[in-house]
Amino acid sequence: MPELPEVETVVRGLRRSILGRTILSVRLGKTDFIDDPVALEMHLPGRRIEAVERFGKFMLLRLSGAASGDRRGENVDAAPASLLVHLGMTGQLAPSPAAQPYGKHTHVYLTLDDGREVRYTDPRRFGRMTYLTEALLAEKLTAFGADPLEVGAAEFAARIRSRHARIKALLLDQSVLRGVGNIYADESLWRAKIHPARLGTSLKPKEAETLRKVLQDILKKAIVMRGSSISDFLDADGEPGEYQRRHRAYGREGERCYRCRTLIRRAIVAGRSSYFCPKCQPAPRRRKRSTRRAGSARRRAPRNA
DNA sequence: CTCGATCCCTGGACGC
DNA sequence: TGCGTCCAGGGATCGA
Repeated sequence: MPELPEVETVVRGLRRSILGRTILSVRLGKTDFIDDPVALEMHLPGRRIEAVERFGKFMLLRLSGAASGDRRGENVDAAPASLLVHLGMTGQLAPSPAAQPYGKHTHVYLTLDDGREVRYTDPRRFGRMTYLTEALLAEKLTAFGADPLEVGAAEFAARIRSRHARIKALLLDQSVLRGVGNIYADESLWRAKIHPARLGTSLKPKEAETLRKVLQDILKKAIVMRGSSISDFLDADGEPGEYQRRHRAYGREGERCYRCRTLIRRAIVAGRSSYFCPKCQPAPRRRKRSTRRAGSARRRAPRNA
């Protein structure tokens, strides 16, 4: 499942292999994961891939303005634009020789000027593909939070400690931090010894800072190891990552904690499977709502008016 | 604001 | 061998 390190790995591979190439033509299979399939067919041909970037879990192919040879007069395509790609759970984006047989779940083919095809393959089609002009792209990107690799101590603390949601939910929330998914959320919470159900507001400044540091360290190491391949993640060269060997919590239910030998547990937190050590990551006191009865409820000053 | 539920989708694991 | 069932999971969306 591609999270920040996996997407970064793919982006680096694509940068090496398709940067500077021009897209000659587009062919589509199933299109239910593409926001506007016609826009891809209409606007991609003739454009050069000027840059490949990562934004959170998104990949961004920055495209040149349309080819200048267009003599139809009204060149609405002149401005640069981007192809925004999210790999979802099972998406793969990689160049391959045009002669290579098609996979069953390959749904986008971009023919390049060197004869290869960039292919998008995604069995579950949880991915997303969108063609966007600069203005629309900029607008779309404002919805996302800080880059976990870049975020400083003050901003991280502010984003986390002000929130009443569970820390696990906050780490997964792309408008808080962009790029963290289930694996790296659990791994960083394990390393920081923080229970996933703790509330953001309950984290001590020191805990928040520890979390930020271990998160960054884990993400960096995972990138070096080309990400985690759990089921079917492959990078742009078709290679699996190696970081799954370093997982300390994720996927380890019933196995022993590397620190204290306690059995790792799994629980649903924020709607997601969450793996943690019940000893190293002590559970917060249960949030109570109904326990507090009569006496205390009555003397708050009226809130409004 | 935060929560849970629901939907999207298919492959893989598991039970019989 | 071949069913059926359940689950995984990011994100959008909706109602509580």
